[in-house]
Amino acid sequence: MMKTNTYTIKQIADMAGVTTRTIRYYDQIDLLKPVETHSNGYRYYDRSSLLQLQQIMFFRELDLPLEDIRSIINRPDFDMLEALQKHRLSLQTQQNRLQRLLRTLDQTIDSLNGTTEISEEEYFKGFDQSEYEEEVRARWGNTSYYTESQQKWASYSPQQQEEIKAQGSLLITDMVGTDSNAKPEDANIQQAVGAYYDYLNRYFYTCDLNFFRGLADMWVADPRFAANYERVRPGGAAFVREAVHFYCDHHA
Amino acid sequence: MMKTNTYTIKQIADMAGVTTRTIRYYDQIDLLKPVETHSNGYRYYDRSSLLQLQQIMFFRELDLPLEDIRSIINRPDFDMLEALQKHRLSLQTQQNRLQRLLRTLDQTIDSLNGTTEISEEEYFKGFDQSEYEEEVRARWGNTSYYTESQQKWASYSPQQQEEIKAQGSLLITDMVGTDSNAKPEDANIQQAVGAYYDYLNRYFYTCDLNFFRGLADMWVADPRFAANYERVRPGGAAFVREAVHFYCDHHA
DNA sequence: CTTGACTTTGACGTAACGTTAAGGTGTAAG
DNA sequence: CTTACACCTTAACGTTACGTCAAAGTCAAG
Repeated sequence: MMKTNTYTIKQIADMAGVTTRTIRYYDQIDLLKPVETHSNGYRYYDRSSLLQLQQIMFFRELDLPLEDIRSIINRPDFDMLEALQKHRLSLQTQQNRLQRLLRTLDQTIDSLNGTTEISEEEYFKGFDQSEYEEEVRARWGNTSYYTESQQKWASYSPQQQEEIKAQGSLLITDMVGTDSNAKPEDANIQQAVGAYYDYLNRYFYTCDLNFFRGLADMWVADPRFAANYERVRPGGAAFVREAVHFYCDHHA
Repeated sequence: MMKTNTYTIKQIADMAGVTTRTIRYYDQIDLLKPVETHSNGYRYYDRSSLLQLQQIMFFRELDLPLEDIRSIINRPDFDMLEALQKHRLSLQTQQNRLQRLLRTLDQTIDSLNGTTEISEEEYFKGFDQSEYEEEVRARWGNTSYYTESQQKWASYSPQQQEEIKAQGSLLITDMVGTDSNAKPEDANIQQAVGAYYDYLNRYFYTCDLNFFRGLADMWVADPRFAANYERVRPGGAAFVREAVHFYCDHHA
């Protein structure tokens, strides 16, 4: 009754390793039409349909959008080479992005584990030569601070840089304090905050109170930094943020 | 009139570098609620909202689904480390996949350029040691041929392998023929097809007519292989497919 | 009082299907 | 002949994280 070289929707779907829904969808978007539709509505396909389907699967496995695949399949004069090259670029871009995400993610996990520490100095250092340049540019590039930034950091010798970083660590510890009952507005805390603010301006980048405030937000929002403060004292990150905000509010 | 530490939706959106639509969406899915909704329906946010938003942005930049972010943000007892590690795995998987896609894509582009040639022998060789193993497994692994496959290929010396490949090339050329007026069912073509079928069975893998038919489909569906046949003669791929189909139909 | 920038809700569109739901069809067995 | 069961159909909503109108209300300045 049924011709041997004619397939039902399930048969062709199974042969290609997809679901019938996929086949119906391809029919719907005119990517793969049945060779015949019976009077009862049943779709029927043949060997050449299977071939087309396999071609589609090949390109779909490469993540080409079905729209592009339709162009490749239906229009013989279509420049397949160009389409694939463009697609290659897109995949490459995705891969670079994933690479970056994985690095950031690893740093974050390491921070949470207490394995490594990320220093703000390393993060920002002279923007243009920081290993985080892309990230910093994305996060701070639209602020005026980015372009204003002096590459002071690069002008220091490695020895000087070490000293400056050590000094920064001390100041940070001072800001967090050791007393879990202390309040962010306490005089000694505020003094430490002021000292850190001066420190940033002297040795690092020109920043104003708004930038400083944004920095403190980042120390909490970014787990890589937050972990640094949490290690000093649980709740340290939020505490420093409050302290910096208080400082900024009262030095407008 | 408006408190200075209160922000409208646009203000907070601009500060975080997103659109107001995003903020409204986060409100809708209960990810970031306004601190206050005025009687006229206006949403108002404050500094802590901005902080939360920045935290959200941090994780969103890592491609974490908003659902997961909500868990991280709202539930302090949530195991952030575990969530990030799981996410890392997912990113890693994506990256591996992209890597594979890029390789296949490069091969395809090279084939179209005529730069390199992909040989079926290399593609299938003893399955388990093929550089295409993953791909082959995905495409043919659900057939019985995959498990049936003997690792004959690996048992040959490199010299023998070269000879066998050369022989295969000749047979392929015979199948395609040189006469653009030839028909797939011509006797000499059919003889060449039969010779190739025997060749596959003798030197390579145990295959039956159905597998052979599927192979011919692949030669057309996969541009990397199709290019090989197109180089012999334009339309060569489709021609060979027809010839093999005819052969299979008449040797059932 | 008008203008223009801003706000609101509502609703559709995105990509490629997965997943019911409700009902028709084909075939083999009892 | 009926029944069971596997298969087919269309229709329609769900997915993710918003973009993009549309229609209408609100606010501050000139």
